[in-house]
Amino acid sequence: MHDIRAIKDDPAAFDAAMVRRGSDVRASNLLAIDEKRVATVKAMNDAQAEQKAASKKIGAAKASGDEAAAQAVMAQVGQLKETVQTLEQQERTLAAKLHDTLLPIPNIIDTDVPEGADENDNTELRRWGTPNEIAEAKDHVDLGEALGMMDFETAAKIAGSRFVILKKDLAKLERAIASFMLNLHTEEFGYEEFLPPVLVSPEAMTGTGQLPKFEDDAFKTTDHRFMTPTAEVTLTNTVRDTLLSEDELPKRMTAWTQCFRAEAGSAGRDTRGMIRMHQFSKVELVSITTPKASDEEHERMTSCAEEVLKRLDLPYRTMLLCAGDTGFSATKTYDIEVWLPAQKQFREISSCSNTRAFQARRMQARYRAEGQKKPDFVHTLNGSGLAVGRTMVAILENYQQPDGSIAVPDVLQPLMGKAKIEA
RNA sequence: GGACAGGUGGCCGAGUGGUCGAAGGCGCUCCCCUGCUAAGGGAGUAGGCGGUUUGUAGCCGUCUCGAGGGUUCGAAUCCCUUCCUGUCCGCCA
Repeated sequence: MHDIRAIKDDPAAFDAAMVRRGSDVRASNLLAIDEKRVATVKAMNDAQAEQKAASKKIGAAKASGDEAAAQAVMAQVGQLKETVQTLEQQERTLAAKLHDTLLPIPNIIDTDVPEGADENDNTELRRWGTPNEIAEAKDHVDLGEALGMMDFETAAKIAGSRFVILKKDLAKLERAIASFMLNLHTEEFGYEEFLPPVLVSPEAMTGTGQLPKFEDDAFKTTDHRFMTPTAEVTLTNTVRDTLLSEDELPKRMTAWTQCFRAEAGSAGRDTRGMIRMHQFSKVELVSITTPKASDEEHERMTSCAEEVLKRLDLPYRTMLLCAGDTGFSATKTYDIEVWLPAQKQFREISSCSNTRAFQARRMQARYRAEGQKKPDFVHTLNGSGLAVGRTMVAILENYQQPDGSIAVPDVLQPLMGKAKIEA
């Protein structure tokens, strides 16, 4: 959410930022609402002051036993009360209107983020490893089904499309991948492991920005909760409505959770295989930092995610998303894309974003800087470290053997208890 | 699901209709004292919104004691609704 005072300070900059977003929101409309609100607050405060003063007089008169004087003032105050109530009602309405108008407005993108409309305009920052050229490479669906360990048909019968059942060594591989990632992030990178709920309140979804604009992308339960599309929601909301001290920052959290996405509007895209599912698991990274530390934390987080791929020896490239491809809550996003030999292309496996104070302002997540009197909003960052399902896809396709078996990456062998997956 | 008991400042905790934004403690900040450490003394220390202001200093107004509504001239305190927490019972993995 945006700071109305920041918009007031520089409306032109806000408008320019909205143009980059392709949004038609403009400062003038917001400022008009705020102006009315401010005028109402002033009138309300004045009326309240008057009422308060009168009430004190009554109290004083009663205390001194002057019942007649008390009665006289009480008669006058009656109308004031009505005025105050009317103004209070108006103020609430206007504050709510301003809030509701600000909520669906996307974050302002960093100035160093390149212009562009979609993923075709993203910038490649770096590459690691050499994309494997595998003759007659099979894709992960053919490999998994041939092994008898990946079953889309039965999953569809039970749950519908975009679900999968993994069995035997592939089910175990999912666990092994997740364990490897969690161990790396907790033991080497200082993230604290969480095992959070996957059902959350609308308030939590609003805090991280999924609501109100993207309600259709999430599954909603009959008791008005939401299935979390990512552990970003739960981990980030742990600091909702809190006032942290500076020495508690940065807070680094990680969690392996099932993620649920309705994939509304994605009909026909990636319908084959495990790339785009209604349910998938992901190891998430979330950092809560001071404003001055968030840029550096963003780089650090991205490198933590990259390290996973390095240790799995999977070739990847890191992209800086252009303005048009940057998500609603983010100021700047790095995508990490892993090489898939069967598709002969890089596919997104992680997305690391700095939202700065955007989510913190929605959640009232603040900290008090050392020696500072006023609290300030924290900065929140989130990234995948990594998507487990897509990591499995990458392993199957990159480690496939001519006979259809899958070599197990070195770092996963202790967790799998074997060096090869075969039928 | 049923029955009780609670939700107060960064934290703990007192406060049942009038000057209470709120005792006390802890924590924190500054000062004094103590030749280190520990201890001691004094002062200060909530947030939001608005105004004033060159100003994120100060000052002024106002709101906020889980949330929302009500009673009252006046509510942390009384009433209603709701959410959450604790305990017991039921159910259950």
